[in-house]
Amino acid sequence: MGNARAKILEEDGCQVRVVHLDRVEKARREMISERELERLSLIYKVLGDPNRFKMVMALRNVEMCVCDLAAFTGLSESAVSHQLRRLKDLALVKSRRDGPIIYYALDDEHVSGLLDVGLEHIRE
Amino acid sequence: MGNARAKILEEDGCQVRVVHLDRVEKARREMISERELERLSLIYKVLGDPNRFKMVMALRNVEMCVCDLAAFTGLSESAVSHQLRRLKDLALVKSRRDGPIIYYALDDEHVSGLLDVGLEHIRE
DNA sequence: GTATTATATGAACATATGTTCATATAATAC
DNA sequence: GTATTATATGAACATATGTTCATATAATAC
Repeated sequence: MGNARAKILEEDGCQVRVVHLDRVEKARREMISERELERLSLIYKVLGDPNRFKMVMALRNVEMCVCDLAAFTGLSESAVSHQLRRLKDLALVKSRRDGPIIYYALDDEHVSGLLDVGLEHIRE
Repeated sequence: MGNARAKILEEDGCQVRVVHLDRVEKARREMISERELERLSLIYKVLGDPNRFKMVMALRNVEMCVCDLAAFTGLSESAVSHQLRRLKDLALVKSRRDGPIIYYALDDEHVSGLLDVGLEHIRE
């Protein structure tokens, strides 16, 4: 690995020093699209808040209304409602109205699958 | 589903209104431990930053040094170094020194597996 | 020893983010 | 129509977070 000499890469008109130009180019070629990158990191970010994550984990097993989730998490109903909106915007969660009550559930089994793999990861 | 009457739950000395006490209790019984919850949501949070996520995705295919990652992401080397530390703290990434250069890679195949499942999720 | 290169790190600062509070909407019961 | 219940939402505010800048560390070459 003695090939670590500095190289110069012209980019956007400014000079960027790169130790391994070949590696950077390989990473560039094999990178996912910008759209995918933003969408997936946004999903991770949304699951990255402990309270939202707890809500989603609860919904793996039971359909729940805002009120239930507030009791379960210890958050106010307003806070839960705000967070549910973020989860719904990313299609992690779906809702259904039954009279005055709105029930939330995971959007599909795909979402619970994603959570399961995360659990497997930390459980080794 | 006409069983949506409000119930009262004594908890921590204060009264909490719960619409479906049974559901909240079921969620409580089936919830993962507090330790697991915090660790997993922290992993999601760390992957939830677009720049960190991009770095990790790059390391799926190539071992790279700080300098390479800086060129790849367009971040400063300092910013990359700060973010690598967070990734390393969570055991998503490991490093190896070769003279003055420190090479970073994913910590194990488990991590790339976790990323792959995320990709599958958004690709349907 | 000094000079250079690669990386790490603490403090400061600007921006992002979550919760609260007040208020709005939407459905039901009367 | 009014009263009540469940949920949603905008603005404000406090806290968290990422990047920059200056500086420190650690290895190599001489």
